[in-house]
Amino acid sequence: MAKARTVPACGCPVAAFQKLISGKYKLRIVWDLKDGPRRYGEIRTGLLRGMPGSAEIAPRVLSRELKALTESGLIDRKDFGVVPPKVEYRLTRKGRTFVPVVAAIKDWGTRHLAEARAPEMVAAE
Amino acid sequence: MAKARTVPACGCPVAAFQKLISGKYKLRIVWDLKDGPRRYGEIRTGLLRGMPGSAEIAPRVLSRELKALTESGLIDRKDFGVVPPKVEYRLTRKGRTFVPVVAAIKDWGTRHLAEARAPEMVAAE
DNA sequence: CAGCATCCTGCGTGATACTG
DNA sequence: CAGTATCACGCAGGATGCTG
Repeated sequence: MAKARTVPACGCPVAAFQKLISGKYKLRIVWDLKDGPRRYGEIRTGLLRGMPGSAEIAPRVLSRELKALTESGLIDRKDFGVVPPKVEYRLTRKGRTFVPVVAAIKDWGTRHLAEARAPEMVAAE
Repeated sequence: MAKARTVPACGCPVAAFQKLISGKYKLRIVWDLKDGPRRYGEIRTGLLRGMPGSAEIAPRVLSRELKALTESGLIDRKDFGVVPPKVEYRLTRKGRTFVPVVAAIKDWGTRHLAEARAPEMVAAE
């Protein structure tokens, strides 16, 4: 079984949460998916938005996070089994309950540590 | 300059949040401090509670997380400058605004991924 | 298009010992 | 008591190339 690195396997919900979203993109993936299903490439492109210049996402990394989220039961993977390949990811019911939490996080972040962002953007998004 | 490992330095509030709480104990420290100031040793002991058996917290680790939280402006360090040493940590105003977010996280965790916890405990805490 | 296989590296974390 | 110093390790994450 997967031994948690960042967080102990105690009963603490906070620790469990941290384990669940450990990783660079998990929270943002969930957030991207809140508006509906998205394909692998769309998620990838979406995550690129807002990243510094020449940054690229290693497919291995994104793939792993998606798989982890799937195994956590937050998202669902639908493989259309066609060529060229088409795969859609979308939030499960559990995943949807998670959205408000992410919203709270996002909201707090926007209010308290968005020094790098222009005020107008804060209001907009 | 400290290049973020776990999270990119983009304007995304979610990413900023992740960077802020990256680390094993940060969220739990904030949560522990919500009820008032605590000393170094008290935090340490409190975090031990709920951890698997023989686990110990390396002082270096705890020290680093506390320093990081201090530099993030979430907590405040008060050194009494006495012997034997006495240091108290407590939430700043900003840190206090963060508590509801942690509460939301904790609440969600309790509801959706607390399979390891007894139902009574869920209701209690 | 949506990944998997492989190699590599940096940082978070742990353990132990020491100090003001 | 509240840390710092030092050493060591494992895993997340990046880069590149290949495949069904």
